[in-house]
Amino acid sequence: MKKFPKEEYSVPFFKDEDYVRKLCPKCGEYFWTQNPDQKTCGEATPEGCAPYTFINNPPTRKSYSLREMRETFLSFFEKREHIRIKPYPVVARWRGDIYLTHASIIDFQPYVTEGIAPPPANPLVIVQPCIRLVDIANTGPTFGRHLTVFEMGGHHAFNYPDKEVYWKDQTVRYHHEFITKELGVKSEEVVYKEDVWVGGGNAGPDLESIVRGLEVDTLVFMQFKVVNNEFVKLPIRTVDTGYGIDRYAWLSQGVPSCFHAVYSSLLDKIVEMAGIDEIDNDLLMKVAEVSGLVSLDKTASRLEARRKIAEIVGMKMDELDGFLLPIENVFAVADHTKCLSFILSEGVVPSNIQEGYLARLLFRRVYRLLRILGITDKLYDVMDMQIDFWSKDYSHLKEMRNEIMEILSVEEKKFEETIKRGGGLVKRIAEELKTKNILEIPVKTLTELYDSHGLPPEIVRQFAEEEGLEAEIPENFYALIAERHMQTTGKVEDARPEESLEKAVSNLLETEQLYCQDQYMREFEAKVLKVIDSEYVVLDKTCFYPESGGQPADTGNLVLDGNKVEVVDVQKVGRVIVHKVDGTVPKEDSRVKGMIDWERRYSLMKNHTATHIVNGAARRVLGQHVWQFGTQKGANRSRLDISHYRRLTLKEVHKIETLANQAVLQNIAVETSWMSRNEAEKLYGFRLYQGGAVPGKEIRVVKTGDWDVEACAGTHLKNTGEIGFIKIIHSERVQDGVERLVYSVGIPALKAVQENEEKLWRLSEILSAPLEKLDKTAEKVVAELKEANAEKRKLIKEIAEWESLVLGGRREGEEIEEVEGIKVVMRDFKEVIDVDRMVQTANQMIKRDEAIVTVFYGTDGKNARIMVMAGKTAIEKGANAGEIIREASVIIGGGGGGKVNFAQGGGTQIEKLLEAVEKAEEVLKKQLRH
RNA sequence: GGGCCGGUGGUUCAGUCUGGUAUGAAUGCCUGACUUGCACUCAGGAGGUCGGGGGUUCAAAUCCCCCCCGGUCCA
Repeated sequence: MKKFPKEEYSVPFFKDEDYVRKLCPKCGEYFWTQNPDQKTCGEATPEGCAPYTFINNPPTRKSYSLREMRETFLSFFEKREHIRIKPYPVVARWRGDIYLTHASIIDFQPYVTEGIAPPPANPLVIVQPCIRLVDIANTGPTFGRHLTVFEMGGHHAFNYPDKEVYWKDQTVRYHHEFITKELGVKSEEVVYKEDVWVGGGNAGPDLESIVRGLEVDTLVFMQFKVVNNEFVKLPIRTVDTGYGIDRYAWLSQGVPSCFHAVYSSLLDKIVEMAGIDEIDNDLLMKVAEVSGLVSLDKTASRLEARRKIAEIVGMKMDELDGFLLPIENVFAVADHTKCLSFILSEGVVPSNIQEGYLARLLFRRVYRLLRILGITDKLYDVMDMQIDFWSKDYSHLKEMRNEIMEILSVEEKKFEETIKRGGGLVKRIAEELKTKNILEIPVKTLTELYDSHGLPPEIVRQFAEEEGLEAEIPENFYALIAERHMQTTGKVEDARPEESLEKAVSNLLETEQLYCQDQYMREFEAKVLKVIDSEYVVLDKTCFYPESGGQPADTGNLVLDGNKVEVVDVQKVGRVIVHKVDGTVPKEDSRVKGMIDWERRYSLMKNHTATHIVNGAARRVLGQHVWQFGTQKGANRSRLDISHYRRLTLKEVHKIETLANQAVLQNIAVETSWMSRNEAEKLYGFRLYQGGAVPGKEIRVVKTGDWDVEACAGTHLKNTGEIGFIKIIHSERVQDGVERLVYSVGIPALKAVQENEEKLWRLSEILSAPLEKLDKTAEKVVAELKEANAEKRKLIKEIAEWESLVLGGRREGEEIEEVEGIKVVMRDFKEVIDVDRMVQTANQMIKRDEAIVTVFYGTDGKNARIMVMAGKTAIEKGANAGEIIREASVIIGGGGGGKVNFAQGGGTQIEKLLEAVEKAEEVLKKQLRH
């Protein structure tokens, strides 16, 4: 990564306060300090620049709980003209590029940082719960330097070209004042380390502040946009600070780990549940002091770091491991269950895609940890405690308690199921390996079991050990998994035609959207601004709706001097609407009349409003975790994908349908309005973003009474009553955790009902049963069919047995000859070339007398078939069915094969069948006489 | 969005690579015998559209294509 020059960091504050800039000999980074004798940067890095010196020795005036620290931070900046902003959700629904809020600045990207929308306040201060799953492997072993869920304090200032709020110097001064005056840390103990920050598509220089070994915050001066790996200056310079509120609490308490500081009594309870006896606190603190050495993604692997630490504290590695592992696991449980409660409380349904996968990943990790600790039964207790604990600050958690518990139990069952399946799988694999005398599960099998079957290696090892096999889990196991996924080559995306369009319309003004002003407008007049490739027409205004938000584009006509051109597609390219036409294109600057296919559009409007209603109904029936996952509207039928943790029952579907139709009957007014992003979010919350992230400064809000509110650009009805009738046609599972509802609206809905009825009537006709007895009759018919099937097989067997009895009788087409004491039975089955019949018959004969060879043949007029079966005695005499068939079937122009005792073959040259049979006889006799 | 694994008696699976009898295995079920203290034992029996459709072939559970369903990992 490129570095910024010294000037970017040397703020006047450093000069005023006699700071010196130095280069750390261990990690190679520059840092600023007031202490001229300071050698290293003083951060507890994996490179070992310094240990933590705040453990049992906090540098602050007093000890703060997390809540106290949060409040201290917020009010400090509030007193200095910052407006306090409420935290955003941890699931970043307003963004299309990421799933989770992992920093406070995420709340203001990209609209505020790119100048599209104003910030809710400027400057502002916020404490934002953040989730970072990339640090999941480090959470625990680093004693809380890494957490999957933490609170980030940020004081942010957005500097516009014409309005400067504050920039680097003031930021550092605020920070320094907070840490020294407010918290009481000695000024010379605060080190500022230079770094380059890149994230969320933005970049800038940053200063990290270090106190007694711990990096407590990062002050980022965001001023670039990253385009093709190049830094491009942004018009807006953003002060993006990230104060680790959890780390600050840890620093102030001087306890062994950040988990002690954040969870206090909750952590004790988990320790107690896990039955961990008295923890040697002195040892724990000794280890904590050097825990900065641990970092799983950097050069030092877990084992290496462990060895170093064991050496420092003067212990054997196994001993240290035995001491630390359960504690680390408890740390991770405390962290992950909090994280899980936050994610689930915002309605994320665990699944195998997108943010749902992250929830599942987290759940399974927690569950595995609990398994190792032997307390899976305590899952609900721990989660309950977390919900109670954090509801004091984040009240939405307790409102979702029941749904969270329900989702947990579904997930638990699923995981138990996976493990159970895995147990059987490992057992079978183990048995196979044992027959090959392999007593260790190969690494390849381990990775395969994890990747394809979701079986974590330590669980495989456990199962394998039960089978008396060993399993060595390589240190880089998860890297191997990553490798497996690297091997696949990604498809190259096709060049989109819009790209050339984008260029062509780039200098045009925004098209006036008439369909937004009056959603019922059918005709309009407009000026032709541009014609591209004599196929695309751009007008100054239009009421043709471009495809977006799952609503297809309008179709219709453009008329000029009585000449009609058909509009086949409409797309929005940036801010310009482009009509794709089929026919003679109007000239530029001419005036045209536009007419949309109103019947189609009106159906689409009905379907679109109905989608909002069904979504609201589903949420009411299934719970607050229901979010729109995707949607496609059509004139005849539409579909809505929603997140839900189990398969919908017909009852639930009917409930949703009934509720939706009630909303239709209530004739609810549908209001659309444009409002600023901040105002809309404040009024309606983030539920607005059902259809995903919505761009722009102003957003369009579609409000269906109290039923549903969404940010949506689509065309809607004035009243729900216009829908008439909604019929959910069927539901299917698109993905784990995603259910699809397919429905029709109005007359097509009626048609759907009628179609079903037609099918029922037809069925009733076929079965000649009255409608109300259809189910019973169908059951009976299927049962009878099964019975008949069984009967047929029984009969084939019986016939075979009977036919074998009359061996040597006067059956037509049968010849029996005795060769060398072996009976050769030749039989023409005529048109019955059913293998089953021949096989059964032959089986029966040979069962009775092993000194038999059967040569059965027949033809149905298209194919000829020969089958040979030999009894044991015959085989001993030299009979070989496979050989006979191979020679004979060539004659009839086909092929065949089999084993010594049984073979079959055939061909299409049926006229040569007898010749082939003679050949078979000849070969057989030769074999027997040899 | 992408990758991987799977769908065969009621259940759990073998067989698929290398096409050729589902004489399939275990368990559960039914009948009988033997037992009557804890997966009883023994004998016999019933139970299959091999997920669906198309193709290749004399022949497909097996090979090829499409679809459906389940599981799982990753972004």
